[in-house]
Amino acid sequence: MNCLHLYDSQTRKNKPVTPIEGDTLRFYCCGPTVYGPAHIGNFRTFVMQDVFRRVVESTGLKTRHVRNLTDVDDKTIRQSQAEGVSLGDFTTGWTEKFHKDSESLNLLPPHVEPSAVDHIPEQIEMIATLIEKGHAYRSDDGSVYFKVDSFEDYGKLSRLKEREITTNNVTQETEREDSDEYERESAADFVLWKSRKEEDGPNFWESPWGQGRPGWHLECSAMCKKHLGDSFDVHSGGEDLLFPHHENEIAQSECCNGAAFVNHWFHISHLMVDGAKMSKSLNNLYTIDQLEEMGHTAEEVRYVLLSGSYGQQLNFTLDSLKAAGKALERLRDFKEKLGAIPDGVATSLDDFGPFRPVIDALLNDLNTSDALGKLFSLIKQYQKEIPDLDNDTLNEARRGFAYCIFALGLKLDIPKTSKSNVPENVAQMAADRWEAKQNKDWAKSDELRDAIAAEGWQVKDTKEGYTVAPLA
RNA sequence: GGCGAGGUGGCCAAGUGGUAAGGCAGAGGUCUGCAAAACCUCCAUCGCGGGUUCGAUUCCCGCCCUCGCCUCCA
Repeated sequence: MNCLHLYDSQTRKNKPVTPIEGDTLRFYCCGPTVYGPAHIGNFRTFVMQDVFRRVVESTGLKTRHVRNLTDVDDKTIRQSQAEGVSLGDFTTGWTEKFHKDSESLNLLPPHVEPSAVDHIPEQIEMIATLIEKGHAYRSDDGSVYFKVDSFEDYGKLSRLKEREITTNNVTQETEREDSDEYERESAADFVLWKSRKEEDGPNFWESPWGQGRPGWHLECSAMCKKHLGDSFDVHSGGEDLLFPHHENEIAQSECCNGAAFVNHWFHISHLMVDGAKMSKSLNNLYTIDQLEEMGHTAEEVRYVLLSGSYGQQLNFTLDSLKAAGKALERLRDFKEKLGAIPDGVATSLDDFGPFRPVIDALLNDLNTSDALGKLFSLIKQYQKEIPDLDNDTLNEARRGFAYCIFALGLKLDIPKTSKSNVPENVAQMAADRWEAKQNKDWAKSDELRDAIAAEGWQVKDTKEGYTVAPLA
C-alpha cells in the first residue's frame, strides 16, 4: 500500500485517499465552538485529524487543511452576555486558549482557520441561491429554512430518510421551548437564517430577510465553498456530527452549488471516560489544564488518544494516562540510545526504511494502535543490536524512527531536568549523594536518596553518573 | 421504536479461517552495596449456545450484556 486507505462513512467502505484533482489533498474539519475550554474528547477528533494529515503528508502528498471556528451560535452568545463582554472579545479569548492547547498537543495548525462571523456575506449569498432555486423559504418571522423535501438525496449519509421526530424523543416541553421550530413547514426542515431575537443582544446582521444571524449548519457549507471549492476531497468531524450537521451540509451545498460536495467522509468516534459518555453531570469532562494540574503532560494525553483506533469508541481512564507516561518514557529512552535523530517529514515511504511496518499500519485506515505495537516491536529488536550497528544502518534507523514519531505527532523531547528544572536544593542533594556513593558511604547516600524522594524527585544511576527526574 | 458499534488476560487495546500484536500492571532474572532506572524472560484460547468447515476467536443463526446516535454536542 502506498497511499492511505480510509474508511468512508458514506459508502461504508475503505477507500484510497487521493486528490480528486491536482496534487493537493483538500480537507475540511469541523472545528471547535469557542465558548469554553475544549475537553479531551474534542481533542480526540482534532488529534486524529492531525494524524490523518501527517500520514498523508508522509506519503509525499501536499495538503490544504481547513478547520473553522464557530464563533457565533446560541452558546457563544449566551455565555458572552452572561459575562458581560462582547461576543468578539469572548470568542477571541477562547480561541487563544484553543490554540494553546492545540500547540501543547502538537497539532499542526491548519492552513486556513476561517471563522463563521467573518463569513456572513458568503452565507447570505448561499441562502439567496437556495431560495432562488426553490430549496429554501422565508417564514413569517424572518427566519429562513431549508426545505428538506426539495432534496431527494437527503439522508444519504446518515441513512435517515428524515428526522424521526416522535413523541418518544421530543417532549412537549422542549417543543414549546424551541421557538426556532415554530414556523417551519415541516419538522424535518432546518434553519439557515435565524431572525433576530431580543436575547441575541447586539449580535445580529442585516440580510435580505431581515436582521438575524446564520444557522450553524450553514457556516461550514459557506466556509468549505470559499476555501476549498464546491467539491473537495475529505470532510471530517466527530461521529455525532454525522447527523444532522453533515447531512444538512450536504443538502445545502449540493443544492446551492449543483455539484457533489465531498468525496470522502471521515468521522471520529467518541472518547468515553470510565466506560461512559463524557458529560457535565457525570463530572468526567477533562481538559488539558486539569490533567496537567494532576501532573500529566499533553503528550501523554495525545498518546492515550492514539492508543485505540479512531473508528472505535475509546475508553479513557486515569490509569491509561499513567500507562501512556511509561510507554512514552520507553520511547524517549530509545530515542536517546539512538542518538541524534533528524527532524522533518518523510518525502516518500522509502524514507521509513526498517520502520516501514509502522507507517504501513497507519496507511491501513490510520490504525494507530497497530502502529504503536509495530513501533515497540521494532524497538525491542533494535535494543540489542544498536551497539553493533554500523553508521549507515544506524542512520537508517534514526531516520525511520524520526519519521514515525512525526507521523504520530509525538515529540519525545527529553525533559531538561539536568539543571534548569531541578530545584537547587534537590540538585545539591543529588550531587552530594553521588559523592557519598562514590565514597561508599551507604548510610549517607541512602539518607539523601530518601530526602530527594521527599521533595518529589528521584535519582537514576547509570555506570557513568546519574540523572534527576520527577518522581513518577 | 429506528439506525449503528461492541463484548479479547488484572487494566487499556490491535488482529486473523489454521490455535492471539503492543502498552501498563504482575512474576523471575541481569545490573546494583541495597534499591531505583535500564535491559532480558515469562504471563490469555478471544460473552453464552448451536451451525458451516479438515480446522473458528475470526463466517452463519439464536441468546445474554454493554455502549453510542436519532435533540446542542468532537
